[in-house]
Amino acid sequence: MPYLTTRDFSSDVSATSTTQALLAWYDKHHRELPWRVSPKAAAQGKRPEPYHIWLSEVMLQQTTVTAVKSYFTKFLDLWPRIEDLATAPTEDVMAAWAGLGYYARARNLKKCAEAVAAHHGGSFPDTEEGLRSLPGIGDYTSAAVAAIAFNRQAAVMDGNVERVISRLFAIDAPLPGSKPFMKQRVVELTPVDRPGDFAQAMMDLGATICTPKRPACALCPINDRCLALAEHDPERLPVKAAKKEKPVRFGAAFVAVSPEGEVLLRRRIDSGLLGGMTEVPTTGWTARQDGGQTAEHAPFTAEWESCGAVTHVFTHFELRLSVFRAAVTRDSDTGWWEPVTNLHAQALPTVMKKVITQAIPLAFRKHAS
DNA sequence: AATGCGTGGTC
DNA sequence: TGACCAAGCAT
Repeated sequence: MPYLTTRDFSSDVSATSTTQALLAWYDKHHRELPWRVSPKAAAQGKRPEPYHIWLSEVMLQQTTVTAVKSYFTKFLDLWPRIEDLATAPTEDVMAAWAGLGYYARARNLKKCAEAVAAHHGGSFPDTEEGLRSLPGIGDYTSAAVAAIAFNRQAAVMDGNVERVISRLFAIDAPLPGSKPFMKQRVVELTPVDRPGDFAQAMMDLGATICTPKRPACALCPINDRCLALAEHDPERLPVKAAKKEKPVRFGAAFVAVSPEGEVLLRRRIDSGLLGGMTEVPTTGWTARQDGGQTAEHAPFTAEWESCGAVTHVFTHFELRLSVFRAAVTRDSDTGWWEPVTNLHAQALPTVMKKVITQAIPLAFRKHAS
């Protein structure tokens, strides 16, 4: 591995022994990911596609690698270049994103693609500041894209890095207040030489070794300098503020089926919860089960038949929906009628797929007829 | 600064 | 099995 031995750290004040230990570990133990260029190929001059790095980073915001992989592949199949994404119908992008969650990301993804195509000639800005000004790109993503795609010396801090740093330096102060202090530690560790590999090394370490529960400290390349390990309890860090209790909200959802085998759908407004996504008609979602969750409150009169309930847990509340179904002639103007066989191609969030499955058990069967 | 914003995997 | 939590952003 000559690319390791020919590198000259002596002139790099940022390349502490901790940094070098992490990079050496990354060279051996890095994860293979669809959007990633291996450190060996990177050392030979191969650069990752900024479009791929950006797309993967947005998908990975608060989302696991496992969940992202198939979506990343699907998006590249549908829209191989950022210009393709910029000119794609927004509904198509929302439909492709359905199931991944945090749907503002999909709306901003589309806006960002349009901005890059319109104002940057189809090329991403190659600095942290330039990237930071784009929709859906914040502190983390701007630093990650700058470092990984453009080899800029940007200090990347995500949940993984917070965990690694808080343990390495035994930082007892709770998040998010301790974030600026931790960020400064990352700045000091980030090398001029391989900032992108260093960021990915920190995140891989956090994902595979320095895990939230039962960290594999025996395998850690920097266990000899970890202050939390020296104190014999790395798992207690980082300290986070206590979470608030999740309230319960109640509502009713109405699955209307036409004689032609279509379901009545409508589009949610662009802002707020599930913004811009597709749904079946529902009542409002209220804190109390107060009689407003019955068929009397359906958007129109029909022979509504109860088909049980669906519970879905969102980030900040738990939703319990009573589900109703009725055979209805196509006379409603509250939305559009979609063939059951085409529901899989709609921008239906998971909670709505649950509702429709409750009312029509085989709705999402492969090759439904 | 605190809150709103999804989902599925893990133990 | 329910609580935790995963490569955060916008406001």
